[in-house]
Amino acid sequence: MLSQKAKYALKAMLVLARESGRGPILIADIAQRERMPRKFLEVILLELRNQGLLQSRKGKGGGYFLARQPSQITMGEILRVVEGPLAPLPCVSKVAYRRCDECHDERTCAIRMVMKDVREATAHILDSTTLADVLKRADSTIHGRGALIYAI
Amino acid sequence: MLSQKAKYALKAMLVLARESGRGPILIADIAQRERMPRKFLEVILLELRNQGLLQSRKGKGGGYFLARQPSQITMGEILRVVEGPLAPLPCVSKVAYRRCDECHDERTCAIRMVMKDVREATAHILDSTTLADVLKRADSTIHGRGALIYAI
DNA sequence: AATAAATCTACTAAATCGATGGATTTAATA
DNA sequence: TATTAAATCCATCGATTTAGTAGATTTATT
Repeated sequence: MLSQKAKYALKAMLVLARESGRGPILIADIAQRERMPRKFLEVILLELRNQGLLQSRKGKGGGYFLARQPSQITMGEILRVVEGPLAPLPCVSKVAYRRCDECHDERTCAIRMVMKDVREATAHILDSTTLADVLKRADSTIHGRGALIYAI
Repeated sequence: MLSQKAKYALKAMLVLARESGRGPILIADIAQRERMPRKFLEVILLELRNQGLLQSRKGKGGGYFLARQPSQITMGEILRVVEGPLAPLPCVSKVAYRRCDECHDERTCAIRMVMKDVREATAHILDSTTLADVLKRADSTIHGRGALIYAI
């Protein structure tokens, strides 16, 4: 299960994607719109910024904005920043490979083979789905005249 | 990432699958063969038993054995027992569905849609891979004359 | 100078993870 | 029936992670 932090991160990034191009957005605004604790959101946004997904400006008129176009930022990138590797085992991670502690022979580890398939499948989805894709998908399923919210 | 508990569980189930049909296996044997803490393994096996994946016999000559054929027990079942739902969000879980706390409209939640795809993909793999499949796969990749171990 | 924003530092409560120790129950066998 | 060997039950524990919070500081604008 995704952590609360991950959910907040995804929601916040979607807000910033929707407002993309319209200048910096305040932490406080995002927090209020998506009903997240402001202080916690600060921590998350800072992390996303330090990993190069966001940019920020301090002082009056400041705030946060995407470091790239919504079509150039993927779900996979975001989740890796806040949740670590997508892989279910370190030994099948491409980005953060690490040998499993007491693995005798990686080539014949049966569990590894299954988990490699799992990693491949999820990474394929998450790394090929951009913020822009998600926005489009959300908009195209609007029904009735309700407000537009990226609710989890 | 899988928890240590999940890794132990998978390893233990594979040992029991390989010995399937040859009577009860001792906790202590499994623990030694796969180098896991005996007491911790007790807890795990008990849980797998209570969820119907294992059976046990007490007293002399007792031990643990699979409740079904290795071809009738899937990775998905095992992981659900020790790790909970496979789904990354409660609202996309089939086995353990739960509404997301502050979800305004599940039908238009963009994040949900992506995570539903992820769940589908991983569940498809894990629920269609049985212990028998894993054993076969491991055996078919043996190279040289090394010992056979389900190392993680 | 005043104000408004992010940023840094430091802390905390609660839950989860990864175990361990010891008593008890159950069953086989000598 | 006594002994032995096994799972089972119960209780606890230290470390880490999760999900925050408080308050001071830095940076930029007006």
